Amino acid sequence: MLERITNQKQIILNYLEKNKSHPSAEEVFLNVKKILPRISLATVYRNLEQFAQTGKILEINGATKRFDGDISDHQHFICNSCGTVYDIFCKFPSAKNFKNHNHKIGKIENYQILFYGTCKKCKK
Amino acid sequence: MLERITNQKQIILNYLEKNKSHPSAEEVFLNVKKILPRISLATVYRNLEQFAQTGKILEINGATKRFDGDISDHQHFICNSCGTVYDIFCKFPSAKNFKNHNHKIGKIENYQILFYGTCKKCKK
DNA sequence: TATCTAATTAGGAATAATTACTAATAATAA
DNA sequence: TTATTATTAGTAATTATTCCTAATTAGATA
Repeated sequence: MLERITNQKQIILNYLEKNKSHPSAEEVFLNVKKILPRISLATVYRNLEQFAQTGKILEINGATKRFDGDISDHQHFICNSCGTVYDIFCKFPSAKNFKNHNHKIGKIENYQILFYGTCKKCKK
Repeated sequence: MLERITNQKQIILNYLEKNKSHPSAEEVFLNVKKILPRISLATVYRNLEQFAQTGKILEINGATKRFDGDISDHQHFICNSCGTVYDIFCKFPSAKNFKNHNHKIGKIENYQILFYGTCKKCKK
């Protein structure tokens, strides 16, 4: 399916490119509404998803919370296709420097690395 | 407030420690229910949050989706207190090795590092 | 061991976040 | 222009999470 350029898309994308506040979908909606008063929230959600999938924007956080009883030092791989979360036990040397680092923004108390891709099960 | 040990807490924690599937709250609820048929979903949510805050378990993903129109190479710092998302432009040398790495689980197409802490505004 | 008290619980209502549906609209190809 | 079909507005439905309240119970104390 060919992708069409609409006014709504252009204004949403333009808002995100100019705005550095990492807005939620609701916040994008409220702000874009100032320019396009009749835009629908569903349109915002649909386009944000499309933009994220085509690499035009980044998606931070999101999805359902998941929990892990294993608190040892490891990271996670999330399959874009089936959503399964896998453990990654590889060590990342520079990662240790992250913890307790005093960044100008604040002290880093914790961090997690989320890897995305398609798992081998889904590749088949 | 002193923290009390309840049957519900023990069984939830025990389930998470034995289970490597990174379950959602709903999944924890359904499985713990097999042992405690009368447990409430709210109890599961409440305890999962408490466990995560006291470092007994890890919380993966979650929270409202946020979007960033800046797709340049950078990471994010999320304030545990006010939820604000900040950009972190520091370079992490080993990070470059992540992308396109063929892990046994699948090919890493993308990754993001989420840093958590309290931002300086909230520290005051 | 009985009693007290505050943390915790079950159950359900309420809210927040996201997705699905449908008829109308509009972008682009012919 | 016209035809085709992606996209949209508006809203309903669904999913995820939090809030509320009376009843229960863990653990401290008598």
